[in-house]
Amino acid sequence: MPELPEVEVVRRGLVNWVRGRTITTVDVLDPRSIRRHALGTADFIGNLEGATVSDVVRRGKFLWMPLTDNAPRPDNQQGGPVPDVALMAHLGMSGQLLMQDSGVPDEKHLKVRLRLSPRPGMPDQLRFVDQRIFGGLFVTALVPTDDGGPGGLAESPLPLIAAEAAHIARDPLDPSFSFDLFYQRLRKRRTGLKRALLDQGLVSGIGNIYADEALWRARLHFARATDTLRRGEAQRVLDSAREVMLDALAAGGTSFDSLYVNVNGASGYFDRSLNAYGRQGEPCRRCAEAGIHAVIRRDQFMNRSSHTCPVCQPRPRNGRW
DNA sequence: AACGCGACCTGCGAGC
DNA sequence: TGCTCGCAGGTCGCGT
Repeated sequence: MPELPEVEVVRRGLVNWVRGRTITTVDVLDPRSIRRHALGTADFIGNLEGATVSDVVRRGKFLWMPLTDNAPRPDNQQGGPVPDVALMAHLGMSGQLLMQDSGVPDEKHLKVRLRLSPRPGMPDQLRFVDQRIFGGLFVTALVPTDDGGPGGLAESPLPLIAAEAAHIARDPLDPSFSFDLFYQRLRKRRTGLKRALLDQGLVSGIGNIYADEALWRARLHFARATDTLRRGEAQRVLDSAREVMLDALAAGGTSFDSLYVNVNGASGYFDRSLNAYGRQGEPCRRCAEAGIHAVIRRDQFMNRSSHTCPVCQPRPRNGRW
């Protein structure tokens, strides 16, 4: 389940394989994977073929590749072509972006294949594989942003952002993330803390797993009302989210040089380091260290599950779900 | 305006 | 054995 660290692992892996290469041909094997491209398959392909990938950029869980048209533009003869569209990718639940040699058989859930201009020692296909089709690809405009560019760890940040990512807030790993802005907006909400953490418009990159882990680390309950949250508590949960994601990023970072830009989600991190998510019925490690027997519980919440320790994350009296 | 829920998907495991 | 059902989850669109 790719959340921010997994998407960043993909971005770092991908950029070295695709930057500067031209898309020669495109196969759309399942149009459902490009359903967010409103103008249809032919338009999608027409936008990509002949375009050159200039970078791989991320904000939150959105990933995009700014594209330059190889035809020279009269209005921009000095500085080289400036990208005004991008190939956008969201991995959803199960999406993968894989670099493959052309001889490798199609994956079972291969949805879109991009053939790239050949480069010695590099695979010449970028494949989008997705089992559950929550993710997808589409071409979108790059638009000016009023908050200083994508910021989210681009190799060469442009003052432009993919249109569909413009409503997404900066993520906790973004050097330009503003805690003051986050806290100010959080206090105006009248909802529960976890719901707010999952709202990509408030802070991006956090999904169900890291939300549970961040809340556990911060000793806060998911139903805590956002408009009662003290500054120190908000700081604690944000710092916790950042720590958890940096740990996961470090774990995934060991495979950056792999040919496979892997993103099964797992990245080796989940087996070892989860303290709350998926641990229902098992003892809370922090309480156990203090000699207290407490068992992680699982609650239904927002049509998914939330994992908490009833002892060190007590339910608030006037909580909001 | 802000909030909250249903729809979108497939594979897998549990239960009968 | 083979069926059904529940569950996993991110994002969008719509209703309130």
